[in-house]
Amino acid sequence: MARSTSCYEKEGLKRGPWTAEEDQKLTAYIQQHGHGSWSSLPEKAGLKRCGKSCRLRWINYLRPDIKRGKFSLQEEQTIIQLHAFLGNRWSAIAVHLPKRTDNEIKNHWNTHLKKRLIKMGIDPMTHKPRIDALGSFGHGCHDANLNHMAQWERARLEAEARAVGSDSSNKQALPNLVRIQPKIHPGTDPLPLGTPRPKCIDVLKAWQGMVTGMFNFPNRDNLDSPTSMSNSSSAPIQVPIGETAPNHLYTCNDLVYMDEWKRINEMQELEDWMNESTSSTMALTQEATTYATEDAWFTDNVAAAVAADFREDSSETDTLIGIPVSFSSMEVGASNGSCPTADNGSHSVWVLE
DNA sequence: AAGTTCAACAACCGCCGAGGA
DNA sequence: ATCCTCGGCGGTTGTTGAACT
Repeated sequence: MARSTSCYEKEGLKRGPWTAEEDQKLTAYIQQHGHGSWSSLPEKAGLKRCGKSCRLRWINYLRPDIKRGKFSLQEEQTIIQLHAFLGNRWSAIAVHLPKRTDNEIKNHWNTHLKKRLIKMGIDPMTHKPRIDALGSFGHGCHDANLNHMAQWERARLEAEARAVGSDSSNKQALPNLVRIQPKIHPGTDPLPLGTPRPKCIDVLKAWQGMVTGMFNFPNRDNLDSPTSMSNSSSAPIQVPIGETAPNHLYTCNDLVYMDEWKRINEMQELEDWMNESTSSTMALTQEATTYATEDAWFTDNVAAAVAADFREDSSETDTLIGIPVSFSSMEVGASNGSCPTADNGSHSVWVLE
């Protein structure tokens, strides 16, 4: 069967850059009538464009509620952190960056952020230091934890995105919100409904802290804190966490039960997370030089190292990586001293108040 | 001043899932 | 159950302007 003609290929339709007159026509029509059916809009609006082209132009450029111009430090940080969890799910990432479009974020990632990470020796897809650049790093057990936590957190973020995407009022404001295709496999859920669940934000922070611990910057040697992140396989891993951390026990079994997150759609939790995340980032910005905690110290020193790295050949002032933000203390350790796996569930991640 | 290279970003393309006929 | 249309997504390409030689 012959391939159906792309809407862009239909005869008589214009392609390429939009003119000011076309923009004006499209804007005027949508403001007066709403976009309705995109496929029929061009004819009604007097445009010789295909509906897809109109939709894209409106969503990515003409819509009044979008912010254009340079990405802020915080926005870039958010993109990098969310990309570590969500991968190239630009629409899902865009949900967490108000007034930015998925296309803009994608472009910014491809032209700026990806290159910065590569330059730092960090694989932009895995967000781990590249072996070829920095040598091997970490320990297998840490990697295992990292992966599980990442999976868990990813599932949560997807659930959040679904929740936001299903909210009709938001969808109206941001028509390109999200199309999440859950990678969650159906199966039995060993946790009965109503089982208390650790607050997800703390897992995110733990995950962020672990990622931080994995960065091994070339000038790190002379920056070691008196209580630095451990590089010994037997010692607990210091992982930062927020002051509001509940006294919960996390086990690998928890991390495996990702299906549970199919139930997590509460908007309140999303709001809490966003608020907490934002305030943590702000706290870092404001307090990094005080060294009130070892995490503040670490964050500041890493940030300085990274900034110095970028300054070598860039005058930009907004360079950064997705270094986690300020927290108080938390410990992660192997309860039996062995390298834990998701299967034996022998490993615990515990939070100390 | 002209030609070339590079970076940034707008736009296109193809695929997929949802929903209706 | 199948086909078709539509909207939406992520990957890729094309265009433009700045920087460099």
